[in-house]
Amino acid sequence: MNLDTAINKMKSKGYKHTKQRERILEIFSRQDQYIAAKTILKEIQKDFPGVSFDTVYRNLYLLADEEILESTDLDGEKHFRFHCDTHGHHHHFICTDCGKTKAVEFCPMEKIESSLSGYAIDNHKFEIYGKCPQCQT
Amino acid sequence: MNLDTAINKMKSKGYKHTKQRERILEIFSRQDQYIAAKTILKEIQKDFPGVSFDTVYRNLYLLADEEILESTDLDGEKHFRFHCDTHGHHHHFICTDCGKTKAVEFCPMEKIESSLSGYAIDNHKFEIYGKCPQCQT
DNA sequence: AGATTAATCGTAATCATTATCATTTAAAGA
DNA sequence: TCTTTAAATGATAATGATTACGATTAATCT
Ligand SMILES: [Mn+2]
Ligand SMILES: [Mn+2]
Ligand SMILES: [Zn+2]
Ligand SMILES: [Zn+2]
Repeated sequence: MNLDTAINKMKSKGYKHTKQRERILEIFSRQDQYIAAKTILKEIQKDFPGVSFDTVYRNLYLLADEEILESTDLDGEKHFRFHCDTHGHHHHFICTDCGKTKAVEFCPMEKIESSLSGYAIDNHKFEIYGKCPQCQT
Repeated sequence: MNLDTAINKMKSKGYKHTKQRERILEIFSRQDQYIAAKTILKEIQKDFPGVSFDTVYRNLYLLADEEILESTDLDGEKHFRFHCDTHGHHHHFICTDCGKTKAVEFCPMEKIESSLSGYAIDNHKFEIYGKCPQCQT
């Protein structure tokens, strides 16, 4: 997923193209990390000083619904990142200092499904937290 | 971990025994599920109508620090449960309806450590969400 | 250009959590 | 048992993130 693909996807879904929305997408493109909603808000405010909370939050959730972004909860705050679709289903190491992520190409679900017969599995979360090589003292 | 063990552990650490604290522990004992902080607050208020938010939250975090409770973020709210130490390190299926959990005796970390050389791993989260057998239509 | 309707703005409200400080009380010692 | 004292609590305010909503603006269509 890149910026143009995301913009086209939104257009094809019938959403209007706005400069605020484009700026949000632009921030996420080429960033391989989760970003807190309020961080995005601050960033957008540099270009659009009067931007509404509502605009930012509504768009983040909309973009997540449309699978252009993916989200996770970190420290009680919603974080978002560009949706990973270059490789298959995978998980992430997340650096607790800089926020950068590294893909982990292993999903534990197949190993445990047999132990959950009778349970209807909707989704799962597997995240590894720590310091990336650049953030270690 | 049971109620008496938890109470004794707190006493041995030098913490005072208060009825509020005992009530909190009592709620968690014998519950095999994560409970939201505010749910605990409401429950405590039945016995202690004037209980302070602070008392509840402070105790939950203290008990988690002392590893009498364990915690996780669900829907942007902190949830707590009695610490599982009857079996080894494990993970949980969590029912999104009733909150009950089922232990999953598999930890994916050993499978992926080799792919994260150079990364300092601090902790990890593996949770499976869905409906338990009792909560399916 | 004008109409239509989504999107945004401005602002207030909500919800969970955290902070502060005066008061109370559990626990240890005389 | 009485006194001491430090921990714990209560009352309340503050914070921080998120959500809500009516009025206004602006993107797209004809
Ligand atoms: Mn990825
Ligand atoms: Mn368990
Ligand atoms: Zn997976
Ligand atoms: Zn594990």
